[in-house]
Amino acid sequence: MQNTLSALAEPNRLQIIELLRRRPLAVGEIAVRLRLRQPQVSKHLRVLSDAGLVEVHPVAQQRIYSLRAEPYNELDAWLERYRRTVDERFDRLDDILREQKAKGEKDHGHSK
Amino acid sequence: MQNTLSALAEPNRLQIIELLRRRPLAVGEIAVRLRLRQPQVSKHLRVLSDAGLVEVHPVAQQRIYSLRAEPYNELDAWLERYRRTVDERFDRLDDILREQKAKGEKDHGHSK
DNA sequence: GCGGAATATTCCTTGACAGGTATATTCTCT
DNA sequence: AGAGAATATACCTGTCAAGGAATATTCCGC
Repeated sequence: MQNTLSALAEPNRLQIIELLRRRPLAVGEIAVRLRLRQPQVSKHLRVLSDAGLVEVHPVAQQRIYSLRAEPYNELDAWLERYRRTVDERFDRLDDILREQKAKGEKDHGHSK
Repeated sequence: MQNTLSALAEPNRLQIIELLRRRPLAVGEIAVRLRLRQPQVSKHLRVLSDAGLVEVHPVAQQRIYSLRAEPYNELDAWLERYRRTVDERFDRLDDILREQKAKGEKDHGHSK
């Protein structure tokens, strides 16, 4: 999860993912399309691969990279937890604020 | 999108988000619960705030931070695009690999 | 096995960013 | 106004990660 996020946080890596979303590609093609140098592409792919975001399929001297589904499901599950709570929190925000305000007054004795 | 991801990529910031998922909190409380120093918490909250992930509500000298829904919807929409394509790509992977292989043979003249 | 293509790895340098500490700011209460 | 709480900002420092260039590795066809 943490690895997934930090892997996607890098702009070029995110672009690589976007590219692979269209179709699997060899390293060289990625480099050309994104105007990156081959070594950096290989390094980024290494990170993405370690994070489980992509997988490799060797064809001759080429290595075809394609997306893996699992991490996206993971991310999806994580987001699911928010869809349920964010709205709820928002509704309760006023309560929380009032609560905080009340606590403050109590702590200061309210000087009766 | 990019900002959202890099904001979440930092471990402590992700923890802050997880904390706020349970309920809105003041800076000091976050610092105590995560065993972080107040200045660093403020800095992280700044980043999260700039990314639109959280919002502030002043109460006296306190600032109550809570989650914002929008970025999660954004992330959700982004993910949606993958749910549709990843499986499809996986199905077509074999085709792609064959295609690449064929192209390679063609380029080399196949020596008839 | 040799030459060349495609890719990975290594080493170096540099910039961004997170933590630490001190200080500034803002608000409340008396 | 002054003191003190809660938070934000500034400055410094160290670390880590990304880019650049060279080199190592792997694979194919001959």
